[in-house]
Amino acid sequence: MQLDKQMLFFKALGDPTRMKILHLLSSGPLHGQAVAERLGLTSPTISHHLSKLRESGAIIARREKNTIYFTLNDKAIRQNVSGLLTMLEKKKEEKQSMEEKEKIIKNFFDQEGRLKTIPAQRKKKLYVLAFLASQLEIGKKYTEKEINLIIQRYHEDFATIRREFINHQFMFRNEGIYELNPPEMWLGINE
Amino acid sequence: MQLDKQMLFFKALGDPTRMKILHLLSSGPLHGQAVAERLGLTSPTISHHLSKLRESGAIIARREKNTIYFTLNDKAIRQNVSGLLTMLEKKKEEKQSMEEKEKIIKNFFDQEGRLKTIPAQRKKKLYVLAFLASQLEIGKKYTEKEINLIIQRYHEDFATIRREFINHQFMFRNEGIYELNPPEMWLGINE
DNA sequence: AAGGTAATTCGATATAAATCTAATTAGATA
DNA sequence: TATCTAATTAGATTTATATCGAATTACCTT
Repeated sequence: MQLDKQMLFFKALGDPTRMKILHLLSSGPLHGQAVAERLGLTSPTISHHLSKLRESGAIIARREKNTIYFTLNDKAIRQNVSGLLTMLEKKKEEKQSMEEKEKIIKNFFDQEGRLKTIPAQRKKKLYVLAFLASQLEIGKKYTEKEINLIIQRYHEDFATIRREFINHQFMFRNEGIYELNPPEMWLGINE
Repeated sequence: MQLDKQMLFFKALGDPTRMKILHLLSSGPLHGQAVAERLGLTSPTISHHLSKLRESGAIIARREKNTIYFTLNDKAIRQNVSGLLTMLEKKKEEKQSMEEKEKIIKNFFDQEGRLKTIPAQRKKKLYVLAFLASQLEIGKKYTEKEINLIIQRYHEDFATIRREFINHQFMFRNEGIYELNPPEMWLGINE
């Protein structure tokens, strides 16, 4: 279950040392040693924490010469917290819209199962995106090329659709790797 | 220290069992036994987790007969996450964009203070939305009709603007009731 | 007051995590 | 190549925490 991913993000923040690190990084990028000095801890310890933060997506590493600078990953942080809020939103109605949804899907795909056009209307677009996203595997990591190939099975304009996946939180991207968000995070599902 | 409180909140969320509990509670209040059954854990274990969640502020307990019902504490959750975003915000630029922002606002509103058109460009649109959102009252709960009426003072297409408020996290909606998000959550402010 | 049900506390155990020192690896440069 | 520096890994220790069964408490109902 990919609820795990969210959990790991919050677990990463749930430690005093790591919280201090994030706070330090909010003033700008720092490398491991600098963090270690400022917090009065050894560099293996900091290395340990930084790698947890990196795994969780909260920070990004960038190599320069042989020093590695760490930066807050604002986008991922915002994505995680807003994902939490979405997830906790009460999910009622849900069924009322099922038939409507199926009808829309049916209208926008042709007999070969290809997407005729990308819907302009927000709600319709979200339904179509949800359908396409559900063709991907939960928990699997995709390169951009792999994503493009899969999308191309349904529509030529893979770049737009790939971007929409990110915009509407069907997927997230980290260091060039794409992964499906849990359906609770998909926008448009409970609106 | 305030940072500690935040940390404890995230630590509370950083556990798979507790995350599942929150997820369960998102469909409505439950008592301890019910949670225990659904998760296949004993009631002492659940009691332990519930008390951590309660200490962190994520949930609220309400006694009824001799059963205690637990409910998500939406307000506190939102407060914590937006507090995180605030804390992590870089305190730079901030002023540099002020004039630009004012110029955009000025261009899109006419002499009567009505919005001429909804900007198509993302950044401009976000500035305009931020201005409109700032006409609403913090903490006040609005029905959809009330929101529509207020927006109509500025532009005829209230439906689009109301939707944009949600899309860009200026507001959130819960059971048909709209409320302003804290400005730290508004998208486009630091982009 | 007696009995019942839900919640909590206690004590024990096992797993996970933070931190250190020492050793190793990875890159850059002289 | 030799060497410097930064980062990571390994191994060990200590502390924290998730979980259970058993005992206890809290409150309700009869």
